[in-house]
Amino acid sequence: MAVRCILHVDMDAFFTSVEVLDNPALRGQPVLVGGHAARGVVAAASYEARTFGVHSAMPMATALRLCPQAVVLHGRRARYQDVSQSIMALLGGYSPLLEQVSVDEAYLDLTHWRPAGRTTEQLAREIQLRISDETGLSCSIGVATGKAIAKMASDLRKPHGLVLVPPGEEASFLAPLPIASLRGVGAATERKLSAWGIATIGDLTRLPESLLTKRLGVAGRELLRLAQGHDDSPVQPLRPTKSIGRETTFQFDIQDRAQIERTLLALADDVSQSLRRHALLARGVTLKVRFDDFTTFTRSITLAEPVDVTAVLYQHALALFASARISRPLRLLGVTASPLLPAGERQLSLFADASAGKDARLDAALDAVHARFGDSALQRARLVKPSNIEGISE
DNA sequence: TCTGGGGTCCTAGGACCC
DNA sequence: TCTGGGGTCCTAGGACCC
Repeated sequence: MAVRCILHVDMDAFFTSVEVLDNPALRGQPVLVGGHAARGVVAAASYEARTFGVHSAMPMATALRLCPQAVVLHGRRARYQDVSQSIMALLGGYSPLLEQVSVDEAYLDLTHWRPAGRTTEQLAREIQLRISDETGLSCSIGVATGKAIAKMASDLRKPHGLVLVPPGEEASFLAPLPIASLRGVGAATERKLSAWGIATIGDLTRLPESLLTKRLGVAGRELLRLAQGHDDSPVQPLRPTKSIGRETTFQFDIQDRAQIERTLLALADDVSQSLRRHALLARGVTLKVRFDDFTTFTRSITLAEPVDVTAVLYQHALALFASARISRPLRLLGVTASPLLPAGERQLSLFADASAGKDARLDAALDAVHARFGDSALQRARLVKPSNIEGISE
């Protein structure tokens, strides 16, 4: 079997870099993209902001304490998506084995797609140069025989880094790195491992497998294999969507029944629209609730008939909420559809229900208006807040 | 410091069927 | 009347990733 050649391409501070690109006055300044100062977190921080100790996933309030002069932007999803598409199109020119893992990150399998007479390093440099020329953005690239190690390599010399791990040198490359940088080791596992005196990936390889599987289960064996340099999960260009969900954290905890219902309808509507856009049906609905002390629970139900109808998803979300008998203020509400199946497999009996047919026709009409005139052109009356009707000032 | 929103995967118990 | 063992589905929760 050929030695695998996997690239991990990771855009540097993607969201903030796009913002600087579109507004050069921001260049050189600490820029944050993220949520509201009260309850939001940092989605991306420019390298200038990072020198103050700010990093992504940090609460925005903490970030602003560390770096009060930061420019805070709330992000433009659609714009990032556009830029992402042109980058992915460029990468797709190098190999059909392209796996996009997020808006700013992808794996490229060049094992059987490397032009003769060119080294992997030359190709990686060319990719960096072309992305920079065509989008004005920089990226870091890691190259290894597997995805996880390529990813760890790309993280090592950001921004604009290129790190190649030669075949056979995986274990020695990994050994000195901190255990938390091993893919699959999150906060919980790091706590356990450091309690056992494990600080680096090399330390982990000195533990007997039986001990790791006993304490961490299958995950322990996988971590050990990866730490030893075995990394063979395939690059998968087409991965079917398993779930579609929407959730929202309230600025202030809420308890008002009408507001809860309006929120559930809006979430169910968003999820349903996404299902219809992707020609998918939900076989189940999950409600997610979080309280002010951050305790979180979910309630889910499997549906007799798979659906993509807003009114049906909403009714199930509402019923799940009622079944939970909640009497405390809420911090968060979420609605998720899963598992999913292609709409082509819809059962004919769905149309037996006259009211479901009517709801589906309403959805179709709204979808058509949204497609032509944008999402704000027409809204369900129940989603329009009284304040939006009275105060046209906005 | 006080924790977003989009996901994936795994585990474990109980129900149910054979 | 009391009992096994395997398989699958459903539900809830947790860890992890970006």
